[in-house]
Amino acid sequence: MPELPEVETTRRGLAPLIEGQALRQFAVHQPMLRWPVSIPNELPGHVVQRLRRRGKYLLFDFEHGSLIVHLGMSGSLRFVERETPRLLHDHVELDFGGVHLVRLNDPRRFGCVLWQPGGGETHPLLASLGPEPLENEFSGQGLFEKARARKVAVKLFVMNSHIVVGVGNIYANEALFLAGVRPTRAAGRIPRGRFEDVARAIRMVLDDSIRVGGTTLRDFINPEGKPGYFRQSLRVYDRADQPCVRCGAGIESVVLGGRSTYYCPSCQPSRGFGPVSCKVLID
DNA sequence: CAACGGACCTGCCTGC
DNA sequence: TGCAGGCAGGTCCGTT
Repeated sequence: MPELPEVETTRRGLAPLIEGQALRQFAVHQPMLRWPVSIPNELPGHVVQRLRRRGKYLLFDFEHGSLIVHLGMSGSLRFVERETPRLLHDHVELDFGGVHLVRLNDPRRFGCVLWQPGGGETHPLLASLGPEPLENEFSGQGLFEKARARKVAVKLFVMNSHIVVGVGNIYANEALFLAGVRPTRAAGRIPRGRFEDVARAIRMVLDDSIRVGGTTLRDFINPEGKPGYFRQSLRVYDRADQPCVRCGAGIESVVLGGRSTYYCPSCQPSRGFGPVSCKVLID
């Protein structure tokens, strides 16, 4: 479920409420998520210095380590009053004192809660992640260089967290539409200049989505329990057989790497490239 | 290495 | 109405 904009929306909602607060206690109601939940017993009493995001991971930074939280496909964090009855699939509870609690709800249990001692990003899940798409380290040039000789479809390439983090199925589809690139094209055969467009499109789509609180397809909610509104801005995702917003042709869909993939057959041609419809962002 | 498919798990929707 | 089957916002891991 959550891609980068949804995780960032969660972070922004939660950060001002818990940064500088000491964890009072925690509770684990379902110890088995993707991996066994791991929170040090001695963590209560320590202060959350910062709530950070790395890709789709949320990092609760303490002075001696970080609690790594991933929301998987179906997870959400909520900031609720402590008397609020627990919902089905509320697996982990973080108590910072006061009248509120942070609860992790994750029906499919693809998420995780893990402890990483020390500073930095030494945990194996974090150690080899690619650049942040909204930071300056991310560029079309970088994509181009990593794509040399790779035959993998460009959509799977940009969804690979070792290439760039945070681009999930929805935004990969949307970004390639804006860049005029057919998702099935081999990454290694995209020219440098077109990768600049792809990078720009990724930034724009993520940025625009964060601005409206992310995309709620069915169940994403922010820490206050509210949905995001980017769904109405989706141009191709989940629009099979509907008219392209740009040219009116029917949106087509195929399966790539087991994931539904949507594109306009005319704006994202199978040979060559289509028009670029993302504006230039100047930072 | 790179590429591919399976695996993890629950819930919702469709069609018979 | 009931049930089987397919699909869902992620990503690791094993096998070729």
